[in-house]
Amino acid sequence: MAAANHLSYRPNPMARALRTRRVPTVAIVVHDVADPYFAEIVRGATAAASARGYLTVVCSSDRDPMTELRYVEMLCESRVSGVIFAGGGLDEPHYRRRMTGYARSIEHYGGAIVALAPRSESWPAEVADNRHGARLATGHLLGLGHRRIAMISGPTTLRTAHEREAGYSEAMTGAGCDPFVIRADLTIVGGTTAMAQLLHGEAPTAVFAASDTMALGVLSELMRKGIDVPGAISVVGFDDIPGLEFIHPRLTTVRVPMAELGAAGVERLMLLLDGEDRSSQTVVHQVELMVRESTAPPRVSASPARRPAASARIRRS
Amino acid sequence: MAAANHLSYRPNPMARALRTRRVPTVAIVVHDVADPYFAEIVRGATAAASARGYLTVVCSSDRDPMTELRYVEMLCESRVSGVIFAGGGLDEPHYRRRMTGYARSIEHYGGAIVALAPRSESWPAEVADNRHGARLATGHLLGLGHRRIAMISGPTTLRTAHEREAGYSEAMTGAGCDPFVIRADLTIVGGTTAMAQLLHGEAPTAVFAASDTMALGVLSELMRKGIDVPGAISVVGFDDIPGLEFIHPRLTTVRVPMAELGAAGVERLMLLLDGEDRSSQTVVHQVELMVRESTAPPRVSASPARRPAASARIRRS
DNA sequence: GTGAAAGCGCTAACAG
DNA sequence: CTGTTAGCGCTTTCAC
Repeated sequence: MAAANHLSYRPNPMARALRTRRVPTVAIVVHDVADPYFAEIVRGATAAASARGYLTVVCSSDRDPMTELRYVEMLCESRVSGVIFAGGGLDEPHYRRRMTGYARSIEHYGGAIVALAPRSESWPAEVADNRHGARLATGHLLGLGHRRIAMISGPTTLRTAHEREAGYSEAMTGAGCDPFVIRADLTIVGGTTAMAQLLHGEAPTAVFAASDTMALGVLSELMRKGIDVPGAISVVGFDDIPGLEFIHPRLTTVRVPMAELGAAGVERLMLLLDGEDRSSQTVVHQVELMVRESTAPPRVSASPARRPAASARIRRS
Repeated sequence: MAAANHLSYRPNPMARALRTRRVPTVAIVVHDVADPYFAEIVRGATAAASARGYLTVVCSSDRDPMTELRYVEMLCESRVSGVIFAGGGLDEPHYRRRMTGYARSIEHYGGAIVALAPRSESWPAEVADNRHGARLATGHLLGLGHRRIAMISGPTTLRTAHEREAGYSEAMTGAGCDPFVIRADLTIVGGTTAMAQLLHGEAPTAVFAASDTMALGVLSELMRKGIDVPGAISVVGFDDIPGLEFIHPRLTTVRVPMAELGAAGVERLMLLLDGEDRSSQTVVHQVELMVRESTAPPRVSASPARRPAASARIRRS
């Protein structure tokens, strides 16, 4: 021992990996590392992993399911200890078949899997309370007196989008309003085009975007058209990505603890690897409404007939 | 072979790694994955690496040199094929000593190192033409008629900041103007506080920020104070991070090919590993001025005495 | 309890 | 040029 210490001996991780059939590496697969939402999750995950002596491999599919599948195949072959899926999966037969195949093989060699978004595969998961968050956001708008609230949701194939839509619809119908949902991909451009589309018809007095990234696009489009936010239209986002305090108007949104989610994913993986957690249970992380400057009561002229009722509701609370 | 094919045999990467003393993994160490600049580089690098069958480990030091050093130690021990340093290093004895020690040990086991920013260590590098970019940005402002142009630079310990400062100073003195530099860390908050500081004295008519991230902070502070951009003050950034088209006013900046830099870093690593490149040469990637909406000629009232000279210069060119 | 030995799956070196 | 073998450095098992 003295000699080992003296020579500053370090076990060779490759030999150890060969023997134990497991490398001290976790992988995290995201839709796009350059999206602040995923970047933040990655930050949390890498920090937690390194604290445990694990390295983190990042795989950015750039929203292409085939790329994602190729990555997962590589991960399988290199026998990483665990893989964390930060984004949702596809509800598409071919994708699901291949994915469950890989998952089986990962499980087979003793690796673990954790999801950070609701997925059709029944994997252990650490997710944000999307439904409640959407209810909070919509409720906030409703409470302000809005009734024509449109939602810009994500692709139908994404369960996260489903959940957020469900929360929105619940709140809307609960208040006697008609839900109105249009869909876009979860990018800035998705947000701008969706907003442009919304503006073509009878414009809503408030817009709820399923992600901050899209809300940024919405804000940009509104700014470009010279429409005042929140004067003419209120906007709410989701996620609370970093840097939001610095854009104008400061975006009202629902805070998702992204870095915490990443870290929790790693912790969960460790538990799974130690065999201390054999459940495929989903643990839900709390979200919080962050009211900032992009929301205000609707203009009186916007829906004259309904104003009195709305005011009454506000006064009562 | 037929049998191997039939059984869909795959070589075991761990056994191979043990034997070849090298894992098919490259590492990229960044100051902050959640900073769009680094996120974009990571995107480029992971894509290029996966195309070659390599996985990419991401290490985010969160701007803490100690964390970075710890990561590099882990990387050494796990014998990754190569490590890419995306950000600059510290010019500090302790840091440099440890870093060169790790570098030596990486070289010793046959790994390669590439830098994506100018560093005091003489490693092979793929860098953007920072000096020229800064000259371009400053020249653009000068050409518009500005003379009181302040620069918000990065920490003195960062060579990238040095180079951008040098380009700025060159352009300024070349035009007979006095350079005026203040420093901040390369974050949004750094930008806001630096701008606030600038506003306390005799405000410049234009501000050149050493990074878009800081420029975002500058814009935010100006917006908050109700100062019109570019009407009262022009702002130029550096990097051209994604999403800039969607903030208002659209930021004039210098485009750095970030994803390309990341990919080039990986390619270079591969060359180094194949022994086809033993040079520690720096290859410079071209940058491009992106003129958008955050720059305009200075207000006539801003510097009345100097106006004629400035106009003369413009007319002449 | 301590100590020796087998073998993880590959590659490189060497013999035929 | 093809076929065989030693050994990378660890962990686990088994004998003492």
